[in-house]
Amino acid sequence: MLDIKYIRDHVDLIKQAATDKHVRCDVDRLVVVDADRRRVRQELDALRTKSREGGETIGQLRNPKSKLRKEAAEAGRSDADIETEVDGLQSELNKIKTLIKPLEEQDRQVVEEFDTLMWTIPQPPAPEVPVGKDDTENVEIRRVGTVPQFNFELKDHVDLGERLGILDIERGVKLSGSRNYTLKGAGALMYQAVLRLAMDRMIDRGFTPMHVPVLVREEVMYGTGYFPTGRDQAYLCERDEMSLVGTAEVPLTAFHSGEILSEDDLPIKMVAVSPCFRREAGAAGKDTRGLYRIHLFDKVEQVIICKNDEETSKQFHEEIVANAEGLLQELELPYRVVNVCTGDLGQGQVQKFDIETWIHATVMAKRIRHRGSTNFRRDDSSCVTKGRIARRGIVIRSTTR
RNA sequence: GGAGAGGUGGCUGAGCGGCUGAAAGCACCGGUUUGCUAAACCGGCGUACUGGUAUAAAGCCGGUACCGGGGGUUCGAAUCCCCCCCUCUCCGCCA
Repeated sequence: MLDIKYIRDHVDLIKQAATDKHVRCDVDRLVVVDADRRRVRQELDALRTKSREGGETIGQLRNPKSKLRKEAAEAGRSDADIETEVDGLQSELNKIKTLIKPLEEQDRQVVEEFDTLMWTIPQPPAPEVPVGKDDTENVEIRRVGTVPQFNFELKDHVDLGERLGILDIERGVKLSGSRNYTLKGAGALMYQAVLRLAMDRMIDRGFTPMHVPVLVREEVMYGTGYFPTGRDQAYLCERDEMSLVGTAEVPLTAFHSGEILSEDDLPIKMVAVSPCFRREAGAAGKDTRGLYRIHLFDKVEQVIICKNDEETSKQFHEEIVANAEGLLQELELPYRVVNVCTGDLGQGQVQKFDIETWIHATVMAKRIRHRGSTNFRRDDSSCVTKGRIARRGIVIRSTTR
């Protein structure tokens, strides 16, 4: 969520961002509601001031030791006279109270609409982000590695995995429905190995390894911007008012929420491997063969909390991309990095680089346009900068020295 | 699931119907003093929203809300009442 002050001052920029990102939001309405909200608040404040001041006067008149009471007595006023004044004041304040009630209700309504609108406002993309309608218009930045050539027809990971007895999709589906699978033997081990390798490399680069909850409270989902928009994509455990996260980014970024950090402690670099749960709602029919768009996978997530400064965060963003690339290079997997265009950028995202990995020759043309993944590593490797300008969901403050 | 304890500012911790946005201490910031550091002393020190004013910024003056959350009583609530949430301890149950 952006700061309303920023939105007020940059209406056109926000509108442009909405257009570019294909986000539907009514900025004009927001501006109106914002004005309403302030107007109502002002009226309310004025009444509350009166009410408070009157109340204080009553308190003092009632108190025989107060200055006001003594002054009244010195002015020759009788106790009964003062009592009458107090009674008058009380009924007057009661009247004010009846005015305050409906205004408070109005305030609630306005604020509710205001908040609803605020959640839809997109974060403007960074200037380097290409404008485009969807993932087909992402811009390739670089290609690394050579795609191997074979003089025979390649089998895909499903054929290979099942033939080797390390992948069993059918039984996964039996247990949990479509988009589920099982790994066994070397498959299960390789899965662990790749995750561990990624963890080790990030730890080498100064990240603190973390283990975090993947079932989190509602407010955490809101705080990280996944709710309300992403609600459809999350598995909800409604009885307990908790949700399964779709990425460790959620608990990691919320880790310091509400805290005041010393700037001396920044940057904070964290890495975690965690299960990721995704309903893939609305994806029916897409990517149905193979381990794509599955409901559960593990992912290694890098999160850096740094100074709230564009230049700094950009620099760390690049570092994260480089780290992810390093891993692919080590695994000798050819890949390309794309600058994700506005239309493919999330509502709260400022800039994102996807790293798309070569899977195998026969599907490359198609796959490379999607988020890449290897057979066993279901990591979409997108690197995102979030929260540049006054991100209000999670408030992490820092002190400056 | 049962029983109890508790949730107040960055922290510790008072307050238990008006003079409390909140004592005191610690921490922090500015200053004085001082071989250096420390100590001592003086001053400052919450957040959000909002009005005014000013600006390159900062700021300054004012208002409102906030003592876990929501509702109620009252002219007036951190303080009284109700509901909820959270944390902790003990017991029970248990993949």
